[in-house]
Amino acid sequence: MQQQYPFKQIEQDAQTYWDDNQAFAAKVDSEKPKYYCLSMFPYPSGKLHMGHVRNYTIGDVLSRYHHMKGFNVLQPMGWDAFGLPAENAAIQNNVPPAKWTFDNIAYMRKQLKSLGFAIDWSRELATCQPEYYKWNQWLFLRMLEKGIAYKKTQTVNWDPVDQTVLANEQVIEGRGWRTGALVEKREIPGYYFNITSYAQQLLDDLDQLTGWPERVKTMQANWIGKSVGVRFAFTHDIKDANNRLIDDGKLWVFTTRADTIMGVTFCAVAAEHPLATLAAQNKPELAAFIEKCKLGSVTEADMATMEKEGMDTGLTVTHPLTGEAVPVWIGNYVLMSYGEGAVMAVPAHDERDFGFAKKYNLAIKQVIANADATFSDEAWQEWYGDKTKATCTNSGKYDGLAYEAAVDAIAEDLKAKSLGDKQINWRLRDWGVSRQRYWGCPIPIIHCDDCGDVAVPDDQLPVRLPEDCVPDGSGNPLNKLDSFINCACPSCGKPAKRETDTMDTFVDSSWYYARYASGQSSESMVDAETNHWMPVDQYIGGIEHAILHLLYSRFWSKVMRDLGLVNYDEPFANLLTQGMVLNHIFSRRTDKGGIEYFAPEEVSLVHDEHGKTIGATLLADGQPVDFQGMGTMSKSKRNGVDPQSLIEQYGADTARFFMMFAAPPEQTLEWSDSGVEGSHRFLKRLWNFGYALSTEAKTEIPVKLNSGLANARREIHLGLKQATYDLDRQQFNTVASSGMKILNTLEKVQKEAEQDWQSVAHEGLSILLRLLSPLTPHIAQTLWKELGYGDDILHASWPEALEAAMVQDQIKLMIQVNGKLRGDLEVSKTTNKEEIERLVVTQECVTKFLVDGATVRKIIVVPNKLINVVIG
RNA sequence: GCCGGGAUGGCGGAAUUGGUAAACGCACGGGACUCAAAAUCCCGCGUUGGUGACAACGUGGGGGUUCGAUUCCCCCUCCCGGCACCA
Repeated sequence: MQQQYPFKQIEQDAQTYWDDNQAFAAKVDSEKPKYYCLSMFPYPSGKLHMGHVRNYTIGDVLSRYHHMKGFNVLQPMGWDAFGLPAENAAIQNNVPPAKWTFDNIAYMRKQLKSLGFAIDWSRELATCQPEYYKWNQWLFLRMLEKGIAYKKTQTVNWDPVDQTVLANEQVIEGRGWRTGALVEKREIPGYYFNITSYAQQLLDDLDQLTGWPERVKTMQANWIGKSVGVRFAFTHDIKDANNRLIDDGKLWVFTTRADTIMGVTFCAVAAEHPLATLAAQNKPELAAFIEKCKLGSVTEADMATMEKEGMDTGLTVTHPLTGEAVPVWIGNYVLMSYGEGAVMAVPAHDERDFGFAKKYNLAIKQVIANADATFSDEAWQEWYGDKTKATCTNSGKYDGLAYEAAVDAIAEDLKAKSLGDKQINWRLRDWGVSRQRYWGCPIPIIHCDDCGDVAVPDDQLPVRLPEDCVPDGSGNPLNKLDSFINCACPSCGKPAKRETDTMDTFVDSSWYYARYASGQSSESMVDAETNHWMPVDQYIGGIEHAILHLLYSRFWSKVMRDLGLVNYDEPFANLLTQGMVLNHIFSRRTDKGGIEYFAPEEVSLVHDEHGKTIGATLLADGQPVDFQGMGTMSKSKRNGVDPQSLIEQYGADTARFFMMFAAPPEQTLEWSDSGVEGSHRFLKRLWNFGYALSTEAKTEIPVKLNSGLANARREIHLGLKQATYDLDRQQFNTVASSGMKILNTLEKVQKEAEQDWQSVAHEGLSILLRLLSPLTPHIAQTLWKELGYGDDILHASWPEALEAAMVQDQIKLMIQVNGKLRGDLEVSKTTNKEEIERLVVTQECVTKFLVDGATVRKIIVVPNKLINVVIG
């Protein structure tokens, strides 16, 4: 053994040992409980960043801990390998995306291995491999057969930068989720997955996910957006230029407050609604208003502040229950994309309708009474909102009915007239999966002039993506590749054209976890082994996937289940969303008014005498720089830290330990170079302690230890108990703390060098190494072996905190007087309550308060903790 | 506006069922070693007053329950995340 913590040697040796023994290959074992631990697979962008290191360290800690606890652990890894960055890199460097991607994978795999993760590399996959994406295509065809996948031409979100379609989920505040470009509307044919038909299940099954963070479930529920109400129609005889009735003479609307239907005083339609279009034909001012609405509805800044504006179409429709004529307005607040693109307006009982009616002087008719309040302009919000308190009034036959009864009765009457019924509306839209991109999974369809769109037969799958294309930035290069496009129609044999659209890459990542868990045969998508490992026991990844990836994966699992491929409802039993990695941001205003950023290592902090940071200066010129606080690591702000240089300077164990120690896993982690050094210091001390310990003097712990050693042993076992508790609740920062405390204790004992200390030290170190091995596996494995505790620490059982070591003969009880801490009292553990009460009132810290006639009113004894003497 | 999560020393953060607030680490100050520096080790470190023993205050603010509240209840402020003219 060498002194001075030779981490490079230690880590290389340990990794070689694991490789040689295939230490992490997972095989089905019915004797042990299974634990499928999965971290979200990375996009092979080039090299790992700190977010990856944190993500995979969390997964590795859980995997190794469960391994030692006797679980049969599966921890696989792979690559989310299709996607746009590869195409952009191809354009820049004139390299085919395939080569770029596979080169990146090779480098990043090496990086992952250098971090010592307990990964079963035999299950590695990349989504750009035909053996994998074949099954995207195969399942796509099954979905097509079932009607879950279908083709339609629809107005879509078009990202002008990436030149492709985006799903609704990928549009964030009117901009592309990746490019940030303003999304345009285009009419394009494409394939869709009928995710809305699973909306109810996706909503209901959130209740099964007790191991998911509440906020993720809330976000998904909001996104699915269930809304229960009534869809009904106003009738009319409005005809277009060809004398045809518009929409068969019906203006359909959706409402969640059918109980207020008798209070309708106007209707509002979206600018794109057919009635609006018709009304604008002879009225230029209406046409101009419609144009204004269409323009204004795109950007999110306007959306929030936009005035409710409208214009009368001059048209009227007939109320289905009262028969009254109801004027139709165009309202800029009505969305064509939700419900029917038209709403009934009840100004007395809806905030927006109220504002609109006030502005344009439209009628307001109260139809809801509330026992607690009366209607007035100022106070209406107070009582309008609570439908549970409302009863109908001024509503003819519905008077006196409460909300639910009124809705039922009204829906019934509308149904009788074939003018409406109860309906559920969803915010969730079907998932458009066609992308006009090259580097993705080809959609297995052939277009034939005679037969139309024909599915590629199963025996011709996969439709292979040519891997030698270099995109030039002008759309999808497959469109120019005759060898790909031209083919024979599988149905009639005539020349036909292959579909060139590829699938959304979220399809690839919707089922990779199931493929890892299967035998990965070329004959089937998944096999029986999948059902053994699934569902994933612990899934770990970033919060940014709270909606997109997690919702799509849940949907995909249900489709696979309904096709009889798997037997689980939900793919991820427990979800841990790890926090981001932040670092200091330093900057300066430049002369030209721009901002210049400085890397943290170029800056020196200035402290006052208390150690408080009061400023920062640039090392190069000694002049002050602005400290902008913490932000996510990014190239542009120059505050990134490269994992590779960290590993080279301090080693993987230090990197892993610091990551776990600096913050609990779900919280943001603030990078600190001195914190990294502190972690390194700790591992150095650990190494030195192990190095100094003789391997010969290992003896049994004597029954009777002197008090110093007994206390030390007690602290070690208490630390172990705490660390185990913290691992079980996934709070790893305090696991690291416990490890540090145990080493502190061991070092103290070593200094006193009392009799029997070797046996206590060996027991303590063997506990400490096992406790640390999930966090810092290399040093733990090496010391474990060198000190002769065993060959492989991964196969050592998790240590048990011994009660016998933790009990103490003398207990220190804290003394409170009226709830304030005043002193302490040492007693034997056998002392009973009465004796303690008798003793405590003789203590000086208590008696000094028994003056001026004050007496002891009450004594509260909390066993093993404290005594509170109430004096008054 | 609605939903979810927060606020604890100079900093990151601990405190398991209501029971010693600030564990562990970083930063800072002092000391030892050294020609010197680095490394390492030792001591101190919530605020205020006091030479000191000690006392008062102290977990965003205000109130409450309790022998006892960072923890439970009510009200308020601020911060982070998500959703949103959703009818």
